[in-house]
Amino acid sequence: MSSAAARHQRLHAELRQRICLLDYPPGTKLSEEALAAEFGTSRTPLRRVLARLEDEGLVESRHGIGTLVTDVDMALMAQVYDLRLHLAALVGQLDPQPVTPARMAEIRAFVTRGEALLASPDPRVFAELNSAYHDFGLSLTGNAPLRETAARLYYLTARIWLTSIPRMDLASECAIFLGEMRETETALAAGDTAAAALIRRAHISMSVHRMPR
Amino acid sequence: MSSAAARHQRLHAELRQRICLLDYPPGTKLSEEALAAEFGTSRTPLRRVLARLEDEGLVESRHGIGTLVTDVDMALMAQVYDLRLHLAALVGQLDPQPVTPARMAEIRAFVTRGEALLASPDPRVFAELNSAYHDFGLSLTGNAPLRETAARLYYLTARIWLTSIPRMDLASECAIFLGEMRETETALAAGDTAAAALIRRAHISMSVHRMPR
DNA sequence: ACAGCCACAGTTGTGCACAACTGTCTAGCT
DNA sequence: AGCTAGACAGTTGTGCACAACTGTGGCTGT
Repeated sequence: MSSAAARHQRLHAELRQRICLLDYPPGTKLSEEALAAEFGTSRTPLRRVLARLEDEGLVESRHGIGTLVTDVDMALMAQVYDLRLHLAALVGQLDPQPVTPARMAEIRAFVTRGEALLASPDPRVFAELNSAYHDFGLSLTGNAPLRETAARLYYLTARIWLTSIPRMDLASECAIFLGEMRETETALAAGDTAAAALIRRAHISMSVHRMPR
Repeated sequence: MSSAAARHQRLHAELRQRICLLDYPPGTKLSEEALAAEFGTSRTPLRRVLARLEDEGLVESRHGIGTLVTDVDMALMAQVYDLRLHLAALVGQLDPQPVTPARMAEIRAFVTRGEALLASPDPRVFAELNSAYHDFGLSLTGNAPLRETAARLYYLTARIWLTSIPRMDLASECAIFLGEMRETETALAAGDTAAAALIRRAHISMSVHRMPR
């Protein structure tokens, strides 16, 4: 990959993570000049990144005002969740990937990280692990457009959990999360990728229902 | 909407249509300078449009070479079709919209246009009608992310039909298309939005199977 | 005291000049 | 004749200066 495209990917992933981990809470004004200075470029390449984030619905640029992190529209997010549920199930239907030893090692590593999280619960560590685990779940399908679409929608809803957790039971959520990973490990050990996808769908659904109103 | 954002939308839709109608066949080199001159702007706003088209997978910019219209990767397109089938069915499941008199007038207008197409078949007119009809089909769901996702994927595959039609029977395709619209009119007249979505899904599937190999 | 207007600081949007890069063609050497 | 190196034309990428726009705060007139 060319260095320009590589830097674009890097900055995009970095800013997206900052937004989704609430380092930049909704309403934050992102200064093009400050970010350009931080990353050692001029405004031009940085604006390319912000434009992509705007297309993805994570920020909104207003002439004369600034580039603001979008706030979480719960009516829209409910629609995104509805769609994500079906896409999660599709992971097990569209070109499900065979369970390889490498993949088993991955899921076991996730279980280990989940156990560590349960031992010392932390919202940010939870969110980071959840993001990595979601990406792992998508790797179970060989359908690239499905992966990209599901990822895009995931990042739209990723902030909701972090904003809700203060009104939820963190330790309980960690235990449930670890339980999901262990169930998935069992399904994958049986070579049943579709079952793993359905477990994911079920837990997304239950997670939504547990959220405070 | 601000005039800058409005122009961005306009140019994006225009270039996307040119690509999907094969005015710019795969491999065409899009000159930033020439396009900027045509639309009466400088390269800067135009590059914003090309960047979005690149994110959507319709063009590819290469430093020192040019911005090329992507060629149609059939392996990837097969995956897109798989996903589109399921999304088409979801239109009838996620927030299906009630059938209003205005919507009935719309579908009747489409049937009329379909009859005119059958009377004098033309690939380009077919493609344009198909695009408008696809957009109408998406309006049957109130789920905005589903609409955007399905539209995005549609434009990825839109070029395939136009490249295949020389090896297919145009008159037959027009008749089948008109038949689909009439079936949909019947379903909507019965107030059955979900049935209309399933008809769409069935015809997308059959269209894929009719394509020459 | 209050309302309205104006100047100003701060931000994104635009245009332009130049840097970086690629493929081609030509001149020169072997 | 063939091959290599270098100049060159053409394209996208970057940086910078300025235009366009917005909100605010203060000033002025009533």
